[in-house]
Formats: sequence, structure tokens, C-alpha cells
Amino acid sequence: MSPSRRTRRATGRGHSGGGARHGTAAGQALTGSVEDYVKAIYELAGASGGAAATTDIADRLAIAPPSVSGMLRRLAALELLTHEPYKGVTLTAAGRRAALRMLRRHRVIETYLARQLDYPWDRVHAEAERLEHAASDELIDRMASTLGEPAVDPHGAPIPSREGTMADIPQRMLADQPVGARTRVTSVSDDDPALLRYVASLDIRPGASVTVVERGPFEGPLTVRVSGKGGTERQHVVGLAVARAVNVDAPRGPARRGG
Amino acid sequence: MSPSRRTRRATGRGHSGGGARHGTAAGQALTGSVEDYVKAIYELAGASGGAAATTDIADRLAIAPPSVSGMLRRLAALELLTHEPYKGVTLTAAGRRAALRMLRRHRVIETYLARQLDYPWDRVHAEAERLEHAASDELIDRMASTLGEPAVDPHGAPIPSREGTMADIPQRMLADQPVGARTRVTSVSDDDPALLRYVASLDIRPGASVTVVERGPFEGPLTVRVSGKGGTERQHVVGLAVARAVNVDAPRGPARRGG
DNA sequence: TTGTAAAGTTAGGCGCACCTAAATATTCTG
DNA sequence: CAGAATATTTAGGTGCGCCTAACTTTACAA
Repeated sequence: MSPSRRTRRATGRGHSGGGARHGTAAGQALTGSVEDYVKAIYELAGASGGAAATTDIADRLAIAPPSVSGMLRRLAALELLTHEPYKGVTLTAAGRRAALRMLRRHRVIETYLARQLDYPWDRVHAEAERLEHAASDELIDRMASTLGEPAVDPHGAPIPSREGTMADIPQRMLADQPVGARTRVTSVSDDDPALLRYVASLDIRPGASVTVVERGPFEGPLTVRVSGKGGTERQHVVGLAVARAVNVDAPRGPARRGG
Repeated sequence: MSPSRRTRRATGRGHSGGGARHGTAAGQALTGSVEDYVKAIYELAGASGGAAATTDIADRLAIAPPSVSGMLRRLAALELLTHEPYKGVTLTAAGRRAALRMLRRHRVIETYLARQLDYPWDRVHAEAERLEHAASDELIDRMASTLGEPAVDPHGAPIPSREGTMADIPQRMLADQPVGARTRVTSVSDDDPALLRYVASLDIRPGASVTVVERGPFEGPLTVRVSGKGGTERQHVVGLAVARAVNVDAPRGPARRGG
């Protein structure tokens, strides 16, 4: 068994340690870390191509700011973003492409887990967070195809297409809606399972109608009326954290009429 | 946004760098590397608890022998194996448990990909090789449950149970069968996609009947008669690499009668 | 039994991705 | 506009998991 060994190793990895784990077909092979950074920056800066701050990235990835500083230098060298020291970073076209690819992976996986494997709403995120780095493009596409190319994930977030385009659904936080506005829930932020479970227990899900009935003073809690799919109508008082996690579409005409 | 950061980071990762990526519920949290080593050693040493050689491990993982030496020391510290320097390594009970867990993950994923996502036979292995490290135990169990707790993977290898036990199907290589023996294919080694495609093209799959008709001299090629499921009967000359990748169960009575 | 080939180990390095502590730049506030 | 608070970067360090080169142990054969 001796000659085969040298041969195989000589063919594969070349020289020094560390490095990328697996190929991804699109462009270079990115590590899981790089993928996480790019996705986080995209989510912070938005599709508009704005800048993201070091501290915000650090916060989102639960990493110390100096570590982020160092990594940003490497991401800039990879031409995934431009870095103006002390100012912030902006994704390049390649960076946005990489980010949208990860967003697609994440959301396709979430949708697949929920629909095909009966995963509960609040657990798909954590599972997808790990699988999105390990799945091949083929697997993602097979999942999407099995699901009939879904347009949104279980939390209502739009799924980027295979080609890397995403519907730009205008999002506004429930927290910003005026009293009396009748809105439709488009999506719910998915990164806190406990909050997600709580929101679901209030029947606040994509598609539900929510009307702001009252608003406490000094950024206080909101009283909202929720019309679920089954015609149910309930009223709740929710804190700002909840109101900020819920995104709604355009107001659907003033709800109040007689008062 | 400043106070939340310190808090979150202080809660999570503690101090120094590197380390495990994600928890696995069973025992400690093992890195992907550790999982690969343990699985490889199990496959080399067999369920019988034999010893594995450094070079063989290195060969199987496509890693240089000194790297393996170093890692074995760490695996020994984790009490997953015992290491007699210059002799070889033997998995402990914990090591065998960890290996069987990985084997289950790998084979459940392979089966799921093939049955639910129409993955071709020869591509499930590579995909599973990456997913097995990222999937949670919950996901594996949901997959297995969806499939009706399958007993074997697409290549015929037995799937360890949730509790970590595996049917010990006696395996013998087709290459070792005597001329005239009529055997049933139990499994086909899955790590070489090209070989797998070739074997499939000969209708040699788990369940097929194979009779050794002739055997070339000096470890030469074998002539085999293959009876597929559809009652087809074909004859092929296969090389030793193929004959060694195909495992068969007990001979099913002598096939020849008048000869 | 002794000499050599093969297998295995030690020694010394490297890149990645993280860390803390300390310096520096920017932004707010009085 | 000075000083404080905050954001960011530099400096120096760690463990992991790999590498090559060189050495040691073991196994086999003359």
C-alpha cells in the first residue's frame, strides 16, 4: 500500500497547512468563516450596497472587534469588499453575489426542513446555519426543485434565485407603523428561537393582518390586533423587541372607520 | 448597541482561539477532524476492535503520516482510543460509539439523498461526507424516521441504530469466492464514484446474484455471471479492483449441476 | 545476526481564525 | 474647540490541523 499513498497526497493538497475545506463551484472556494462574514455584512448593509461597521459585524457574529478587523483585511484581499479604515466596509459585486448565494442556501434549507421534515418554525434557523456551509450547490438546487422553487422561506423572507437575484420586498418594522394602520405581516426575524415561539403563539405569522391599536409613550409597548388566517381576532400588548422583529408590507387602507 | 455585545460574547466563547465548531449532544463536542479519524479507524480495524496502523489511517484520510501521529496523541487524550507507540491504535468503547454514530449519520444521509432527492448512486457519498459533520442528531433522526428507519444504505451497508448497534453482516469479497459459487451481493464499496458507476452498469447492485464462472491465473480478472432483478442474465469479465469492491453474502448453494 | 527497508515518531513551521491589551482615530458633548 | 466617550486598529499571543525533514524503531531477509 505504499506507493499509492504518496501519489494520492501529491495529487491533492499541495503544500502548507490550513485553508479551504471544500469547493463550491462558484468562483473560488470560500471557507465557512468567509461565508458568514459576507452574509452578515450583506444583512447589515442591505441590498442597497451601504456600508457596514466593524462593531456591528462583530456583534452579529459574536466575535471580538479586533478579529473582525483582521478578517476584513483578508476579505478585501479576496476582493469581496472594499475597506476604508475607520470608515466601514462595502461589498463588491462579487461579495454581494457570494452573500446572495448564502442567503439562498440558508433559506432553501430552512424551507426544506420545515416542509419536508416537519421541523418546527423556531429550529430551522440553527440547523440551516450549519448546513448552509456543507451543502453542495447540487443539493440546494435539488431541494428547491423538490419544493417547487419556493419564493419565500418559512419566516417570510424572500429566497434569492439560482441566478442570484432577489425580490426586493420593501420591509418596514411593525414598530414603526402608525396607530390605526392595518398591515400584513411579510416576515419575522428568525434568529431568536424563543422570540419566534412567542410571536407564533400570538398568531403573528407571514400573511396575518396586524393593526396597531395603541402605542405606549417613550418607546413603550404596542397594543396590536391580530387577525389570523382562520378569521380569529385577538389583541395583544407586545414589547419593542417583538415589534422590531416583525416586518410588515404596505398599510392596507385605514382600518378604523367609526373612530 | 454597545452593552449587548460584551454581554453576548462574554456568555458564549470563553477565552482562547480555535476549538470545536458545534455541539453534538452525545458526550463532548467533537470537531469534524476528530470525527473523520474515528470513523476511519473503525472502518480499518473493524467492529472486532482490532488495531489500525498509522500509515493506513494517513492513506485513508489523504493526510501525511506525521500529522496522523500528532492527532492520535490528541485522540488518546480524549480517551477515544489507546495508542501503543510504534504498534498501532485501538478504539475505546467511547471511540467505537463515536464511530458508529458517524457511520449512522453518513448512511442515513446517503439513503435520504438517494430516496428523497433522487441523488444518483455515485454522488451520495461525497455529499454525505460533508453533511455528516454539520447535521444535528435531530435532523438525522428525522431523516431516518421519514425513511421508515432503513436498515441499509443505497450501497447495501448496514445502518447503525439510534442506540449505536449495528447488524454484523458477515462480508466477504467477491474476489475471494471460489469458482462456481452462486452468491448474493450485499454491498458495494462507495468511495470511488467512477467504480460505482461501472459496477452499476454491470447490474451488480445489492440483491443481485453473482456466480463466479472463471478466474484468471495470478490474481487475474474474474468472469462472473450476473442475474439482475428483472431476470436478466449477463456475463462479464471484471478486474480485481471491482471484485474487491463487491461484497457478497453466504454462497447460496452450488449453481452448477451438470458440470 | 546484522543490515536495510518500511513504518512511525519527533522537531520545527505555517496559515487560519480567534483572543486580550494597548494605541489611535473619530465622533459626540459641554 | 477641548475633552470624553466610542469605534477601530495594531501588537502580540493561542490552539488546531496540517506540512516537510530528519531521526528512531521495527520487521524482514540474507
